[in-house]
Amino acid sequence: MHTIFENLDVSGEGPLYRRLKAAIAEAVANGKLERGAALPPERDLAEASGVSRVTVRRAIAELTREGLLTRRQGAGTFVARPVERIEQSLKRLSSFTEDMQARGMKPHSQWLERGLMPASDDEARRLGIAAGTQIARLSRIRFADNMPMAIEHSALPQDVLDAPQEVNGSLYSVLSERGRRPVRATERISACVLDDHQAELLAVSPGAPALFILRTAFDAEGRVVEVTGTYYRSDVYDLIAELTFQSVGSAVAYVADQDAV
Amino acid sequence: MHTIFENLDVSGEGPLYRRLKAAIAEAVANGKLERGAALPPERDLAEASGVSRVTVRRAIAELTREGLLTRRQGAGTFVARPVERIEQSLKRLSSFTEDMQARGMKPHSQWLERGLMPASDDEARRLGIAAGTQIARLSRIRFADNMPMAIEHSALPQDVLDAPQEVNGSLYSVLSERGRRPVRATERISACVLDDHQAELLAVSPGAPALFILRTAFDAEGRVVEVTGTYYRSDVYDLIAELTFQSVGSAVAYVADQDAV
DNA sequence: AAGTGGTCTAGACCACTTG
DNA sequence: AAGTGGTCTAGACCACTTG
Repeated sequence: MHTIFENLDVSGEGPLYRRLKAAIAEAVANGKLERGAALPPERDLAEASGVSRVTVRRAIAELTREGLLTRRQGAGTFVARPVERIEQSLKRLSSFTEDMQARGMKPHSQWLERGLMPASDDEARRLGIAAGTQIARLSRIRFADNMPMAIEHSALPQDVLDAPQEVNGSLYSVLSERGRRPVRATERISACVLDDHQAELLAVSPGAPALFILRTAFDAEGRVVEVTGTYYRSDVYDLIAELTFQSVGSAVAYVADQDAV
Repeated sequence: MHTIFENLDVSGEGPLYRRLKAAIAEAVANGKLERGAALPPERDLAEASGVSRVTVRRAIAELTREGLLTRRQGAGTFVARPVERIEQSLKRLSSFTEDMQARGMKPHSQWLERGLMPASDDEARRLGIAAGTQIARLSRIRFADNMPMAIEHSALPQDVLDAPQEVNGSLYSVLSERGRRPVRATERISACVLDDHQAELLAVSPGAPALFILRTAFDAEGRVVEVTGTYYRSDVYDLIAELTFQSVGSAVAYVADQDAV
């Protein structure tokens, strides 16, 4: 076993599993445990620190969720390597296919659902149509260079897309051909943890965090042409926003800022 | 015990705790368990479903992280109530104080750190100065109507803010007075899970998801005047972005879109 | 005082990889 | 075959609330 973990010191205040978490995190921060290095087996860690294996597992499970460690059944537990993150600008309304190609990565999709079907209550409300109306629904896992990146659920009115089976790669290229490509969109961004099913689809540990983006896209006339909810793996995906102090030509906003900031 | 949970059916494939999770999630989705309703005690659930209490706790712990349930030690486990979420636009560079006041909420801060101190390597790199140079560091918990909303860590060059102790409410109002308010910023947005310490500061369960925003703010001359990392509780905070298909007057970008989308 | 969630143990067996 | 993580149990005791 690695010398750091002989007679591992877990003295201190508070629950044992937290002290163990702190001790392991400390070893990584200190560089005593290098990136990619294997931790001792859980049973050895338990013996060395004098705690039960259940408690060791709890400490490791939480550090794994926090992104510090990775576990592979049968293989071991390792210090996570920092990955090169993908940056997605929040300025331009672009497609996943386009974005990945622009980065020199090869995109592909694994379809979960693709067809015409009745809108759920949520979908109907967001699309501004009656519940039960026929819509095009597209659900897929998005890959870049064979790595699962995101789970995407799209809904479009049937008059915007009446042949969803024709969508293979980029949805927006199909909409462009039909002259129904959206010109603007609003996105609501939140953080969540993936449930068991989602985690499996994205090949990450259950309980891993993700960015959830709910996009509502409009055509030039202001009609909703697409509503898409996407779960992005947060271990590889960052969003980039640019903000300015005042809107151009907005004297009113400027005065308000001066008072309230 | 609630009738749904008498002889709880956890038959099926896969691990017991996942079947139990699915059964509880199903009861909530069906409306058999209403928002705010109490679940039976863990010991009763274990008996009713014929599994051990450890397994019941695992199922409940994961549903709690996913936001479906809330637990209060000594009191019980309850179906989470949907909360009114705060929407934060990603367009305008505004201050927390201003944003909360605009919503009719009362902001205040609890200081974790506030003073002049040597820059860490990370801070120095982000501010574009030499490591160890004296900077102003401001760390605090941000509250709105006495609810903890975010943990904020700011770093500013000393020439921008040489008296950090003077900052009480809005940092930007102090910078405005000194003529050093930033005019634009870039933000990098990611999702993470809160560690034990952060979760305690924000009064949420350990392992809860959060939005992490790293802001770099610039003055009119393009100098970095502020670098701030903020953890926002994701159960109350949403970000709102607006995207457009093409940049105004950018014919080149338009042609590129046509090809690649 | 009684009830409920939180922490912890020792041990068993299963699933997966070859450290 | 041996090693490692994954699931599960029965039971004990602690911390906190009053369901």
